[in-house]
Amino acid sequence: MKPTTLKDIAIKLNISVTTVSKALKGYSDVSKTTRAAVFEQAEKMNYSPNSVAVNLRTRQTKTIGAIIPTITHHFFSKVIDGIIEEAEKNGYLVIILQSEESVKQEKKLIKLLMNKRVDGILMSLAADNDTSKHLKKVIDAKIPLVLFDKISKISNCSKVVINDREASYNATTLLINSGCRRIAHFRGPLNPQNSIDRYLGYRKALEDNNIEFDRSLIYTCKNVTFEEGYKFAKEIHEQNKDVDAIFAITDLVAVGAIAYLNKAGIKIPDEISVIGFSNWFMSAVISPPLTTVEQPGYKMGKKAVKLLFEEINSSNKGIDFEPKTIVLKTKIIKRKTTFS
Amino acid sequence: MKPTTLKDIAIKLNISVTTVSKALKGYSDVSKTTRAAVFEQAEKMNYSPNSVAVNLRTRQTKTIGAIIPTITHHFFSKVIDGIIEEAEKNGYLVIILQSEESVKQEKKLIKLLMNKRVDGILMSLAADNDTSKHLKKVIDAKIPLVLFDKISKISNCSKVVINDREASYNATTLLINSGCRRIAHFRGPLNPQNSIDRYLGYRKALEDNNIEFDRSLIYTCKNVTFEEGYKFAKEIHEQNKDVDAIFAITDLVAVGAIAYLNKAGIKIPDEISVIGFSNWFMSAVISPPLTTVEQPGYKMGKKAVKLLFEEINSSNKGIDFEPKTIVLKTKIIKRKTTFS
DNA sequence: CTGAAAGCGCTTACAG
DNA sequence: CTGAAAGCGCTTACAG
Repeated sequence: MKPTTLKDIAIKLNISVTTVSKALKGYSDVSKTTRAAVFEQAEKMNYSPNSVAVNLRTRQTKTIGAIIPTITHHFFSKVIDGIIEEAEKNGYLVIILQSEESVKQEKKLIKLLMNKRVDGILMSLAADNDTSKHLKKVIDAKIPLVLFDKISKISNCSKVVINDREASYNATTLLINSGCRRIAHFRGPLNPQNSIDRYLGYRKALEDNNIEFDRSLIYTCKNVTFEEGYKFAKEIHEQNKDVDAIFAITDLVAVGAIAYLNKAGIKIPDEISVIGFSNWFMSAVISPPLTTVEQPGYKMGKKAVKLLFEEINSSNKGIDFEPKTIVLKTKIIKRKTTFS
Repeated sequence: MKPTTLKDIAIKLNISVTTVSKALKGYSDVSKTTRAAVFEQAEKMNYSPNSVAVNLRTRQTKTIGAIIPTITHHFFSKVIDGIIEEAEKNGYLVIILQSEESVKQEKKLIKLLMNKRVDGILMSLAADNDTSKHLKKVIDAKIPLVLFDKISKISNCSKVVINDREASYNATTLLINSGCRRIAHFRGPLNPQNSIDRYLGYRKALEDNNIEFDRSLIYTCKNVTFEEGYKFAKEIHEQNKDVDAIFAITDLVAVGAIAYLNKAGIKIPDEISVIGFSNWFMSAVISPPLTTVEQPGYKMGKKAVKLLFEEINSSNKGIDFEPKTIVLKTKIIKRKTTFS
């Protein structure tokens, strides 16, 4: 009942394991007859090569690891979709792991992946990343590493990102151009780079349009949830702040805000405009449909894998690889929560 | 730059590889001094055990594979969340693969996983499954297999499901109890078991309430998409069918229907009630919020992994394992698209 | 308490 | 064209 091995085939055919191996791998120095016999026998015995043995011998596992905060966010599931597809196309399998937004967990997972001798690692960082020491360990161990979406600027590895600052600048500008002046920003936590960048893009847009920045219009999400969006919108309403627009760090938060505004009977966009970020699936189907920034998750996953393979291939050939950063284009999807 | 091996440590300490291995694994027949020296040296040399070698030797990879139709569906991402978490808790890593609803792809992926010598496989089947021959191969090879959600009834392996027929019966009954009589069913493709079961539950509910079954009220989704929901709702409206409720195979389809009804100015639930299935995240946030059947994805993932480990552990001990089927409870989440 | 030896299932440089 | 041998990095039964 144990799987057939090369040895089993060799014995059956009364030839050496070496020859069986070579025949199966299509080496030219095997006679046609032998090759045919081997293939026939392998088929008959249902031979399936033991990857573990191959991996040990070739020092490649043809497996990569991906660590993301959580798979249940639509954006990340799209990224993973892209990753799996691109990896598989290249004969690689992918192990998915979730950091649950914790660096501590991240460290543990990296260790697991390194023990597993994956050929490369893909990561989108946890929000509480205050260090990148654990990333340095990966880089120092010469394991190809590509960061995407939530990255650490100081780490010396390849990255795939969007221009968060620019995208956020454009989103805010759209609001301004449609007449909004008192624009609240529901920002993300203080650490993550993309949360910072989106905040900065927002401020820059204000500045370039001579709109005074008002700190009291900044709301900071700790967990970037629907509930927080709801809560902050409620606060704005109940405290009678003269806000005419909300720019949320992500669609989930924007949808929470919309839920409150709808409930409170506040007209969108007539009284308050709303713009989100990421273009989650639900954003197109809620009411009113949400104007948002399209963030190309699927493409980001594919690009990250491609970069990773570039690096893996270089290092296989012993060539030094110069880390690259790819910036993906975003665009605004205009729907019904803003005047366009 | 290559990772440290046991041999490296042994040489440094002038002892045998055997002893290093035993010390690291906490065997009792190693002196305290030696053990301490080994640990210190391992730490210093940044030793990380090579799982590939361990796997080859122990004939276990501590890795399982999961094949699902697609990760980007919220339900599946919840299942995967549960799978990864439960697996990790038990020291297992998981390789995720997508069948894209194709049996052909499924076969290919199974082969990959078998070559990889994963310790077990978790699957939710592609919609076009007309055969379970490829599953039989897995079972015959004695690789623990657990099917979930979309299963093949005839396969002799463990399963984790919900009672689709009953859940669907209850959903339809809710519609009937709230006064609906002309209930359209947007069903799934003809092959998948859960699509069949939901259809049968719908019919049974009609029958038990003496409502005549009308074939013209059955719409069959090929791909189970938003667009199909939208299209069928439109058809119903444009053909002036006297329909007072829609029961959709899944929330995505229901949301499509709602989108059309909203657009056409048809009042929900006053003119047409809508009920979905699965409780996708968006269902709570669309307008009106969708009444639906809660399908416990996260729990399903966890349970499937637990069952798989039961089987893996039995087979490690050489005990025969009798496949089990776990039926998870569902409940109806009443929101605003139905009268309750 | 320590270690030599065998072996997991492959691949590949080398000899013939 | 074929095959013996070494080796990838471990674990473990066995001997001392």
